[in-house]
Amino acid sequence: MSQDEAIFEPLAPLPAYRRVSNTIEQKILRRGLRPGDALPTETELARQFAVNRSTVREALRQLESQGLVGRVAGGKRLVVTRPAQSATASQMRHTLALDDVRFIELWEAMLAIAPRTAALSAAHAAEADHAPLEQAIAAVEAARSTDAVVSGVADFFGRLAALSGNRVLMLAMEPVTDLLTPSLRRMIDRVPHGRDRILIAQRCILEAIRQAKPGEAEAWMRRHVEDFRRGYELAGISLDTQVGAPRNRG
Amino acid sequence: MSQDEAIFEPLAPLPAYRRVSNTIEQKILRRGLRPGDALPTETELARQFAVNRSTVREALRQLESQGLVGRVAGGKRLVVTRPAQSATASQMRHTLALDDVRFIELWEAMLAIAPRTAALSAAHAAEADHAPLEQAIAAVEAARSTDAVVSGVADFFGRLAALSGNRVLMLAMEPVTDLLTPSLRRMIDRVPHGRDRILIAQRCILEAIRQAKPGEAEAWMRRHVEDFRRGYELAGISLDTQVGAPRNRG
DNA sequence: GCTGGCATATTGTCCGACAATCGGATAATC
DNA sequence: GATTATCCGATTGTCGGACAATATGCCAGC
Repeated sequence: MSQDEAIFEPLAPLPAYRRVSNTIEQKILRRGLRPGDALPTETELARQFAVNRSTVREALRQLESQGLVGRVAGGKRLVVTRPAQSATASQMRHTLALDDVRFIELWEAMLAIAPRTAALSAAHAAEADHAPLEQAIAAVEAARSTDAVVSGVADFFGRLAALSGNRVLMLAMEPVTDLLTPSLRRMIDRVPHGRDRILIAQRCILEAIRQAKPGEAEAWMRRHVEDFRRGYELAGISLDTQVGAPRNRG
Repeated sequence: MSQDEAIFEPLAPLPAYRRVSNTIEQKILRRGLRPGDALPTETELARQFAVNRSTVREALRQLESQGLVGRVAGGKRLVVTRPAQSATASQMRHTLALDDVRFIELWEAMLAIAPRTAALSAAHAAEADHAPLEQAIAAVEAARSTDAVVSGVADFFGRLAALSGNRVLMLAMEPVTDLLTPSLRRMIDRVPHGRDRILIAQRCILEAIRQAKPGEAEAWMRRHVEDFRRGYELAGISLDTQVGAPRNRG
């Protein structure tokens, strides 16, 4: 074991497209290029880096899928963008899904994150806008299909995270709620009063937030999340269920 | 507002490279291609999709930076890989850094995640291996430079997350500890007994985990995280500090 | 000032080419 | 027999050039 250890790093001259993308990436991360700035044209980049345009394009594709550059709706030129939370969250989803993450892991994470998020939202209650939360609850109330309920619930968590003003929790929450979606769907379909219980919890949480009572919001959210697990068990589904099932979206 | 609402989606035929990458991505996510499988050659892909090899290459670059494909060390052929946690965590770091996330947000996230992680680790204490944690603590103890202390502390959190067996928390923890690193460094440099307090907390947490006492582990970890914040305040640094400072690494 | 039309620049995609090198097979050496 | 050296085809990385479609910018016209 001690002899097999790698002594030398595998000296690997990165391919040009990777050096180009790294260089641009660094420029962006160090704020040399700011979100909104337009990148030079491909031809110009090729000239500056002294590589072929094809090489530049491969580098740009990398940055593109990292969300560091993108194009304004229907635009042609690439501009620097801050990686959309959604893009990063989507990548987190892929990682977790391909790792065959189990329901219980997601639920544990939810239990760790959501209550604090609710507490923070309540703490910011003064200057915050509760309308989004109300809308989400209303959507769940009015939903006529299971899918509508489910997406409403996911929305509730998302908006709550947004309300908390904490972008770390927001980012962490998104893939978790998203991956829990299929489980939630099955649960609601199988547990008769599932939706009602969810609605009650949501209203209580909202009320606690409105009254700026972080402790209560946290407690209600904890109960809410625990209730979700109970519903899942009621629906007779194992906690070890792998949630990485292929999703519909691309 | 009601009239300005978008009625039609901007019908946007995706560029071919995007369609190709989406197609392959779906194939991977639906387990049609499994980690370890080698992709067809670029020429073959070009033939199957009926597009040019350049187009295929652009698509592959996208998948590559998503971590869905990669190459075995020093290899030439691309193989399907599960996105490394580290790659995804790195992207999360970029997102958060470019969003100018503040210290307090990271700390809040840490406070939400770390205690649960510690509790879970304690719950798994029976079948688990504590050696990594001990090593991390030993590293902090033996550290001669601030950098060594800092990386030891980050390591402790990482190994704890691994011990918890929860990959969601593991994934969420990594970018948080990483972004907190510079703050931690400053704190240790300025607060005399910073390191000692950290060591005490770490030992208590480890002991609680060894004795399989989730509640104690959680409580100690909470104190530990709160202590970190106190240290930060002692060091006279604002909680609104933006931690997205450009890092050295590329 | 806004609209429409035109010239130009830029992107998306294709084709063909070639050097470097990886993978694998085969031969040579200890 | 196992390791090393040699060789060849396949594959990737990179290049150059080309062209259609269209976004962008400019200018005239109302």
